[in-house]
Amino acid sequence: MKSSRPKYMQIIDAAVIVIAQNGYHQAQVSKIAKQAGVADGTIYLYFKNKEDILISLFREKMGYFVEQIQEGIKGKSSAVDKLFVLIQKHFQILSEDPNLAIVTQLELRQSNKELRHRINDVLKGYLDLVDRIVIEGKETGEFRSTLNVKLMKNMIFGTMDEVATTWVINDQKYSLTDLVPEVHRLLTNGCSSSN
Amino acid sequence: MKSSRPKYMQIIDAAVIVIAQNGYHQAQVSKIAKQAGVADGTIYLYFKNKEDILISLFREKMGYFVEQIQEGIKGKSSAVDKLFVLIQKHFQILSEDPNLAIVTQLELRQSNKELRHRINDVLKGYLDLVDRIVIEGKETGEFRSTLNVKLMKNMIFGTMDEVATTWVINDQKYSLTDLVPEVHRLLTNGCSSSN
Amino acid sequence: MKSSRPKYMQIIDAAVIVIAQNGYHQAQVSKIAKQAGVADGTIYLYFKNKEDILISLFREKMGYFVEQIQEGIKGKSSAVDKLFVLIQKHFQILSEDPNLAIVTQLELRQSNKELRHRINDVLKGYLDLVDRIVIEGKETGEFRSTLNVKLMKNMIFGTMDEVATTWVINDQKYSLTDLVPEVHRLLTNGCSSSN
Amino acid sequence: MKSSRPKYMQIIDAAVIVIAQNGYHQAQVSKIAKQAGVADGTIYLYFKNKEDILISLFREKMGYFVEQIQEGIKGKSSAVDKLFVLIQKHFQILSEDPNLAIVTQLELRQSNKELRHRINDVLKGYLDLVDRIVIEGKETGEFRSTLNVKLMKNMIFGTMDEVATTWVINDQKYSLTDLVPEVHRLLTNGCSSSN
DNA sequence: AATGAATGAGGTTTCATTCAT
DNA sequence: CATGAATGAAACCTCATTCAT
Repeated sequence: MKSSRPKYMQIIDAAVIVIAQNGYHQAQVSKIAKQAGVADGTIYLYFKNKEDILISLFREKMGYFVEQIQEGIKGKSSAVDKLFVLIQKHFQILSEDPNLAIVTQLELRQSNKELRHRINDVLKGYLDLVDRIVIEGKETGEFRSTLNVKLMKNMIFGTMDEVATTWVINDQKYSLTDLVPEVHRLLTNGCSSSN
Repeated sequence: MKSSRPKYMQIIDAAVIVIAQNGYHQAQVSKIAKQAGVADGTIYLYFKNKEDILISLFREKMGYFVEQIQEGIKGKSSAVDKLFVLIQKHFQILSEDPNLAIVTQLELRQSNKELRHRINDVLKGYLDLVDRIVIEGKETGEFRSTLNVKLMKNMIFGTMDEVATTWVINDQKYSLTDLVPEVHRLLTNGCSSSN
Repeated sequence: MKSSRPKYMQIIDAAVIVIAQNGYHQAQVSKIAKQAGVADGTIYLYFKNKEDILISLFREKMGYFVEQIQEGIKGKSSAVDKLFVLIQKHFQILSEDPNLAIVTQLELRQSNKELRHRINDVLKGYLDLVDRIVIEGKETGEFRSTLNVKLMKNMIFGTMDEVATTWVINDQKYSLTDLVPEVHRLLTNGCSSSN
Repeated sequence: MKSSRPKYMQIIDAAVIVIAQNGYHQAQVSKIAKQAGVADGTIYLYFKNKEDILISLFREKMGYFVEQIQEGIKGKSSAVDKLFVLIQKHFQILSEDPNLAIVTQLELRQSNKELRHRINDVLKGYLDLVDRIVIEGKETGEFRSTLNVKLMKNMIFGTMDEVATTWVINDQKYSLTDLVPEVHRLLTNGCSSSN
């Protein structure tokens, strides 16, 4: 679908709001259409089916994630600094759109296996960014040479995701971005006191 | 708890198999009943409704998690060793029951908010275990004194969960337990080469 | 079924209570069994099926109606007086057992056509009593000779039934028997002022 | 009220036919939809749920009752004449639609207490009509001044209802409207020969 | 391009009845 | 006689998608 058409983003934004407010299973196509100010049938002029709305939503928003992070790490020379920016941007974007945070951290997880596989494909682009930072860190010697890149990627993403989800579950009532330094420290040095 | 009656566990075990093989949304009560070798109505002699099957399933299995880990860390004197056992047992239990791994890592995540809240209550018991290990580590000086316990808990659980989910998505085709030492090292020392 | 067995009436009485308290559609066999202090299966030693309980209930109680009224009109020589006794006994019996009143006036009406036909058969015995009084009235000249017996029977039964039902719907909060004289007067003389 | 849309009445008319032919408990939504020539789901565009169909059915038809009777008594100056018209119209409407007669006299009585309460609310409008006639009769001196209005209302409605139900049970095989004069005479003068 | 009325498949749960003990 | 665990059929309603206008 061509994102040039104004109603395309209009519908995606409506989907974010409807899902955040009603939950994944109560986000019927008719509700999204109403929120977007279009007829039910119009949805199908821009999206193949309901699943396509969700995947497109995820792709558009995740694209913004990758874009922002790539922009941010451009000026950083060390992998350690780049990791910091990654965490910072990740938490910042979620903080800036409370509805999006609810949708990505909670609601979209309830989608079926099929849809989640498609979402994972979109996530690939993001995880590749993480991958590259980790590999760079090994090459520059900042990270230890025996590091398992895949596991490190799991730890980085798993930790950020769990921290963000906990924050959303607690109604986003504290500052997520304030946690960036400590999360960064934990990822680089772990919990041990000998670091 | 009616776990003393044999059909109770029989139905829960059937649910694990059916959900793992058909997916959460295709796990109809009639399929579970057939797999358990009982009539549809018999399900309702042991469970209030379908949701009750899933919560009970989670509670029974998660109870086994907590039990096994508590047993395992009993003999360990340091928090670092206890953390090792935690990861080991967690991965070991998932490895021992491929179907259960699929159900807990993928399928049960698609349940609605209501059910997920109930599941989170059950998870509390597990997360409290993690909490205690982290706090103990701070007290013994193994972990640094400035450690944010909640974030550390997020990192431990988020990492294990992400590693396990990745393993399930990849069809469990490598050894999850082989990853225990590296995951443990990452959690304690992070990725930095200076540790 | 032999009413000599004590559990027979025990189950019928339980049915009256359960239906009155829970309504016809919430009066499951298991509830009746529990109220009667017997096992579900025991019900089927005394009754062919659930419908049989209800028909038996109606027959037993309606038999008491007929019995009481026959007893009462025995000493009366005029049809007018017999009609008075009929109304009086009818209202009196309903007043004496509030639960039975609820069951016969409201709950048993919800039974299906089949059951209601069977109940009507039982009612025949009662309506024959009414019939005989009306015919007698015509013969003695108390009632006008052009009277349509069937319609008069309809009026007598329809009026008493409607008055009783209204009283039950209003939670039996006024005296039904106090209305006997006026109902009797209405049935004999109508509403007209010229009588 | 969506009665302006043609499918609304189409579905109600289908419900009357299906209930009359199959009985209340065998009148599934799918049968009504088929009879109305629409899809099952279409029903729910016009009615909230199945109960709503039945209440609407009753309201629409009962509205016609009240309308017809009000129209008929408009030209009558005496309460006695108005009562005659009431009976006449009541019996006439039932005679004109044999299916509706079955539904209102037999089938709808089996509905649960909740639904019957809702139906009684609709009946109020009809009974108020009766009320007004009786009161007027007392005021004009046609009816005796000591008349209990509520009981008289019970007698009028109870009698008409019982006569109509008896006629339906006997498969409507005689003329109901032929009975109007005698029913009217019974209600005004009772059975006594001295009137 | 846009509409929105119509479609129709699909599943949880209840409860009268049975029968092995 | 008595038990009560087990059975299994049956139906209301939702909602993604279509297509005539």
